[in-house]
Amino acid sequence: MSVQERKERERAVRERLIVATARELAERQGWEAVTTRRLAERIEYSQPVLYSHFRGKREIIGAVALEGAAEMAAALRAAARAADGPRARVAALARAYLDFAERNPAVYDAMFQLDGGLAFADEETPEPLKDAFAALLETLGEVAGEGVHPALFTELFWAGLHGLATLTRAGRLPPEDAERRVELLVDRLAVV
Amino acid sequence: MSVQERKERERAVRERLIVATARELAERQGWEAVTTRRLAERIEYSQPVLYSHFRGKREIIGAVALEGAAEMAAALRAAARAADGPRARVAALARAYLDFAERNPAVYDAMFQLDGGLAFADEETPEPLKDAFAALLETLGEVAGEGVHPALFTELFWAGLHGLATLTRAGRLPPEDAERRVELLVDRLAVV
DNA sequence: ATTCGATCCTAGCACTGCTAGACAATCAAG
DNA sequence: CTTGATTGTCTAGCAGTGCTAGGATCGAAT
Repeated sequence: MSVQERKERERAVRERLIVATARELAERQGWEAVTTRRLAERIEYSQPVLYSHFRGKREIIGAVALEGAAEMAAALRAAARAADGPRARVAALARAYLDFAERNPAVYDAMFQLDGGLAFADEETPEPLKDAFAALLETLGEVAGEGVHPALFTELFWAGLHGLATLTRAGRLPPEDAERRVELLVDRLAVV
Repeated sequence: MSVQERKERERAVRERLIVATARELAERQGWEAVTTRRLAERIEYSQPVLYSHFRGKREIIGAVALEGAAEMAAALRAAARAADGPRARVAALARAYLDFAERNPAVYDAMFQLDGGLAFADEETPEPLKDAFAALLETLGEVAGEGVHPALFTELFWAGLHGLATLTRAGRLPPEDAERRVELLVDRLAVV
């Protein structure tokens, strides 16, 4: 049995290597540079090996997205924990979200911009994605206001953050006012 | 001179045909189906003809984006005009925006999601894009609230709309609550 | 040592955006 | 009217993409 176990372990290691390499390459040179050939070369295996781990490029993107979702959830919870009071928590959460998007643009794209073949707002939504939403909900539910469904409020707040993140990074919004926009978002949306 | 004029006219007609065909194809089968070969076949010319009008596929996307921006600006103004009072105008504007995004997903993608090689938030931003933002500003400026820069407020509101539009269409938000989210967005952000 | 099955790679398919060079139609000059 | 040059357009092809069939190779079990 030990032989088979070792093989499975090695396969798992290689799979993580693929995901990590794809992420690094995407973060350095953008997703358009992540081709199956380049990726195969980096991990020092041939192309078909990739397809023994993933159905295709989409699934690799999806794997990066899941990894990112877990990290984002952790970052959001850490930021919320470090702040005192509802209003400060929400502001910290918002900044942490936008910070994550700015520091990990490729991962953020994998999560929300590209097609990673993942289900959303659905029963089949993978756990890390549901958990990332839950991390938002934990803090934002406190400030939804009277008679407003916490989940609905969270969705709206999230949409605001997502819009700010994508439009800013795409050069659609002047970056210098980013902080003022966050302040306004929190002030208006959150009921404290 | 007349001969040259006729030729220029014909060229202009063909250019509009290219853009219209690209848009239609994208709207019907998605942008990934818009290949230079297919596009060339549809307009009944060879591929290189496309490159005598546009530098490449990006520029074709950009042309569709500009066309869409002009239409969106008109739709936003029409919606705002038809409503009475600041609050109703803002709500109508928001619905018109989301409606445009939903009815013209490919065009919306060309404008904000894909790389059409267009400048933004910049001096070189093409007129139709600046005008679409202006259309938002006209209505939203009224409800920015005391001491809040109208342009900054418009950017935030726009980000909210953009987030709702993209997350909903990507299946990240349950579509059935769309209207309630718009209501909440308007109620919270707009100061009436 | 030999079989046999899992593992991996070479080679190739059909497609992409884009372009060089050949060709034909059109025009101005003699 | 015939040239010659200039447009305009097309055929053919390049380098790259995601993905896969089929054969070679290696290691484990007999």
